[in-house]
Amino acid sequence: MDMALSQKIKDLIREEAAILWPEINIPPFDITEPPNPEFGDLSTPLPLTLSKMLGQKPMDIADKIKDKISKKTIEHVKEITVTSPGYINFNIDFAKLSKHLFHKVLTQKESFGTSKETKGRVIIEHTSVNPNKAAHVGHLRNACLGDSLSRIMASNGWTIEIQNYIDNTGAQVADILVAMETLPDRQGRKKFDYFCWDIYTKIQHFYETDENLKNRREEILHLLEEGNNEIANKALEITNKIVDCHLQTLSPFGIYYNLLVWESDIIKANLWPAVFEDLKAKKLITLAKSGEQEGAYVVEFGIEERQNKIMVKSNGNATYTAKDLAYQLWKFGLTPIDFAYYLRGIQNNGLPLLTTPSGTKLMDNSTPATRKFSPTTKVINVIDIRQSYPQEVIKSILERLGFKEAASNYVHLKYDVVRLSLAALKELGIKPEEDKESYAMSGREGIGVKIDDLFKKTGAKIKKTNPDLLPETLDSIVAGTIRYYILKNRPEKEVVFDFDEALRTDGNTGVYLQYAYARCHNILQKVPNWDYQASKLVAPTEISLESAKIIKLLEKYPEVLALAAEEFDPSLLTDYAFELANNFAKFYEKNPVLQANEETKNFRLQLVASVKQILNNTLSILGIIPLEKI
RNA sequence: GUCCUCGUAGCUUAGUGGAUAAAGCAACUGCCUUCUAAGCAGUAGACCACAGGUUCGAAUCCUGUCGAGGACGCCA
Repeated sequence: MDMALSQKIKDLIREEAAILWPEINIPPFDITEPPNPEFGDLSTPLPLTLSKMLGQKPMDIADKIKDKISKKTIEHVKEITVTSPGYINFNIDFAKLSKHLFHKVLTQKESFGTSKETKGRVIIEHTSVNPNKAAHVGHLRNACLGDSLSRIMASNGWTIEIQNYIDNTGAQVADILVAMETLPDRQGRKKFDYFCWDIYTKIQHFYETDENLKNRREEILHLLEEGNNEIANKALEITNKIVDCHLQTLSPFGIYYNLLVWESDIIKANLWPAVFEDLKAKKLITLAKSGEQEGAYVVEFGIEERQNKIMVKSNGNATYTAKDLAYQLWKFGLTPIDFAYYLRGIQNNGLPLLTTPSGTKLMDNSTPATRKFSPTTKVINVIDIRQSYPQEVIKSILERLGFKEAASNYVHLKYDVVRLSLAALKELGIKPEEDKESYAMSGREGIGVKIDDLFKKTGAKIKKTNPDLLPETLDSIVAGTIRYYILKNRPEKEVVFDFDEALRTDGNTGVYLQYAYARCHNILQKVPNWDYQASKLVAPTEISLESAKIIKLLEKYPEVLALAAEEFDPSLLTDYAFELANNFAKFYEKNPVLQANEETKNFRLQLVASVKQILNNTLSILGIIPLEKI
């Protein structure tokens, strides 16, 4: 496997430095692009770092390293220089590098940059929206992150299974049942999840004044946990309808799943009691005999009583954390129990969606299905940052149970929430109660930008400026614009949603990337007889600054993809995609392709074809559809 | 109260120990008889919240202060 140029340089320097100074450990260092192209194409400040460790002048160290590595041939490096105060710089032989690189990109196509190494199976859980109301942009952030991460992991050699957890037994579902019994049916022509959004909000106000309703909720909650009764069946019907709405909402964004796991099935399968026994046997859980937690089973975490985590309430019911722990153990195959699986349907991506039994309520004839099995080596849960503490609890219990492997491969992909700008709040017709810069969304209070509404709104705006777009193209642009807006933020950063910002279609946006791709396609399409195989691999002697920059970027792609998988961070790819598209736009202005002389034209066609390929690969992983014509 | 995350240009952000702090939006100036102007080029705009410290070198690491958000439920 031949590696990226910067990696090759890095390895060589490390090797030679270790020989030069065996008395020290060479610290980690970076190969970066210098701020000024005069200094070269790649560069490292390692001599500056080593200076203190060795007690020598940085320039002397740099010279010594340079002398050593100059004796070896580094493929595609033309010249090595040293500049003050102690940088080693590398000049790339672009003619040779481009020839090599274009060949690789244009023959490996989609698989360029992906890992050939097989890395086992990873289960990625994302979306997991409570099935009692319409999904909003906060949920969309979760789904986009999870979906793009799945594609990133798949590209890096992982076998993926995407699960969507349906919490269909909690109070939020009981609320809908109470609301349906209490409030007049005003669904009318509203989408079912929108209707539920409204009544869920409404019923909250009734609880404040009506004690009987509260009691009724408790009663229903109990019936839901019990299962096999009229109320539980009604709940299954409702939650299934809402899950369908959610799947429909996310489908235009290209977001799909392999398996739906329903909480009611986790309860029915007695997953928790099995884990409970294990915890008791290993003496990790104790019955609190006195104090505030009397009668509850707790796992001890701190010295104080309040730091203990309750797993089984004093009324005998398992807490959410307990059920979640059991679910996570099951993912790793560490429980003796498994579920029955059914085919819920074929998704718009052509792949089947499986479900545990509760997800079959709407189907006339449920088909039993087999879940493809291979041992799970990694579990990634996309959950917002507010759940960091309970997630740490689960990880810690995995470890204490003796599942060290599982614990270290248990990943909480945390992301901060989406809040609303003042303008967005006003646009929803809600008056702010206090003067703040941003406002939390709340399903209970009915405050939130619903995904379907955002999709429609974005579509209307784009159609206004471009009335002739094909409906399919329009949908792809809308989905791409929204996905990019969501994904470009670093996951741990809070997003303050604003309509003006989300609906933009110029500058650093999804359309910009799709536009760059379309321009590539447009050029190539005007030379119908050209294709890479037939072309001669000759690079011109003079390579423009714009071309050089693009070649460097193309070369970096595999590294970026691998880093995104390592950091679980799709935003690294949005940054990369924008930089590539941006540099292609600059190239486009100054480097005419079709009018150039034969040699240059051929070179530039290869470059354009390569950019098109890498844009295609990056966009696909980000879940944005590349468009040949806009 | 304890703990966690964040604070970079008017706005949204990138940069987490190295060279002149980098983009997009908004503002202003140019560029379509030449591969798609949803584009490009340019001007202006930041002593990186504040105060100390460590270092040859700090937006980046440490301490403190201020500001924003969050976690610490027999909720899910």
